[in-house]
Amino acid sequence: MRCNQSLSLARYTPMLSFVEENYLKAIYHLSEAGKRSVNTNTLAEEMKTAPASVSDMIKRLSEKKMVDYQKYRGVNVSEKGKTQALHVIRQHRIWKVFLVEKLNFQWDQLDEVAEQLEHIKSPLLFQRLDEFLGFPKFDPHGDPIPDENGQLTEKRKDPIAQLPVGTAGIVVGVNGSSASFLKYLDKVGISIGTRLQIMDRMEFDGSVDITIDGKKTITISPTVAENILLSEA
Amino acid sequence: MRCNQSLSLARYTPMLSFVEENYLKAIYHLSEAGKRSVNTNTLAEEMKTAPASVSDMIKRLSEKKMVDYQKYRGVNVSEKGKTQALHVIRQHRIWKVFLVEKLNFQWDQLDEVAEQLEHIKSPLLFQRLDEFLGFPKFDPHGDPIPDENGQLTEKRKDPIAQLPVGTAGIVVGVNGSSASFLKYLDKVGISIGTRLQIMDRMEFDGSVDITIDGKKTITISPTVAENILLSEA
DNA sequence: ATATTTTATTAGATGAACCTAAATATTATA
DNA sequence: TATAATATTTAGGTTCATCTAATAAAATAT
Repeated sequence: MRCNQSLSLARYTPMLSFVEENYLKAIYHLSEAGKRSVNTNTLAEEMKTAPASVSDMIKRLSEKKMVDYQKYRGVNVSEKGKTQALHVIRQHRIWKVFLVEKLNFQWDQLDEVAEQLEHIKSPLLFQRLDEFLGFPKFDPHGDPIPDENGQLTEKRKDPIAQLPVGTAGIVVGVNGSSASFLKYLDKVGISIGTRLQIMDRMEFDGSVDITIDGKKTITISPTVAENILLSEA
Repeated sequence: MRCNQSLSLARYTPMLSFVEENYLKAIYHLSEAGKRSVNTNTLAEEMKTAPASVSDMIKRLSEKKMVDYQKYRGVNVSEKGKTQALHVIRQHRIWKVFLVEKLNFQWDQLDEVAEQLEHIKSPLLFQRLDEFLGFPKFDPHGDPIPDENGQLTEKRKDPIAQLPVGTAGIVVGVNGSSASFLKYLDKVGISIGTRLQIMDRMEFDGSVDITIDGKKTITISPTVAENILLSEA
């Protein structure tokens, strides 16, 4: 059994290795969902590998029509590659929901495990898991989960700091994930899904009064306001 | 990133690749938990690979002190290797419980997925998953789940056909897993964990009367009696 | 416009896990 | 006990994903 095949079952159309999947995912992310092309060194840094290795891999992905690539011109995902990338991203985010909602993982423990789980090959598993979790639309970081066809129902998500007074919305994520910040959120009763309304903004320092779930109102610092992401309810 | 490392995190003592883990597991199983040594061709068949490849791999596992090996004399797991094998087996069986109990997998859909999931490296994940599942002691096939230290709390499990009249016990597994057999069990209300008592055995053909959960009594054929495994309550 | 720096690519090697074919041990059979 | 049959190992080669060192292209500065 070749390494390539060790966890996969040659069922998916193109049958990529873990590593190829990870490259595609990285290219997709670094290009901001395919908007611009990614240069070799950036990708090398992201993949924690040498630029030469990246050149190698890009050449192979290009032969498999997974990326659009011209020498010295950077690389981007092709349509095929984008589908693959979104497939992996979907699985990554579904697992994250599972880890947080069912196994009580902290946000900072998620990626290490989800990055392994995302490569499991089993359509059935993901159907069932999705169902088990109630077909979630967002992961615990507030990122949208692509559907089986790779369609993203992207919703705007903005930091509280950038929304006008009066706005109400659902917490769909945070920027960064320092332990102390998460602990703070926990203490004041804010988590993914919490409904907030922006009541007032202090002109002089940008701190904000918010009402949590229509119950209590607290004041948050401008930094906190910058790091909590709301989406329309 | 080397293939070896693609899904692993160099945290476990020896840090084996997927493939090495699979070899150890196969050796452990084929040797019947280390009782006798395994010959190359048997292992090659189990691993669906060429005998030469097996020789290669055994040599490497032997260098890592994971197996006891003498040329031409077959191979067996060492103490270290046994621990590793049991670790993987534990994870395999925990996942199976999850797949059946939480995601409603059929018994015949289990192994394909569990064989991928068993190689995930994350002690935290398995602690939490174990807890989430209520610290199960047996997997859906009735096989015991080793604890974190690789200790097996092996309980006898015997086919109904081989137990005396009067015996009561818990269904801990079945032999084989044909769809129609499983459907039959489902229909009569037998599943893992069901409590059965053997009420009578017909001398002339070996069919057996059993009481299910102390409620209803049915007659099962000798074949069925041969394939349902009971463990003392 | 040319020189220099940065970025990217090719060349050549390596290790893991496999392969086929050939050689050698062991075991079974005549 | 010699020979045949079987099992196992070695030899030599492949692919994937990586590496370092050397070269080529592009971007920037002089």
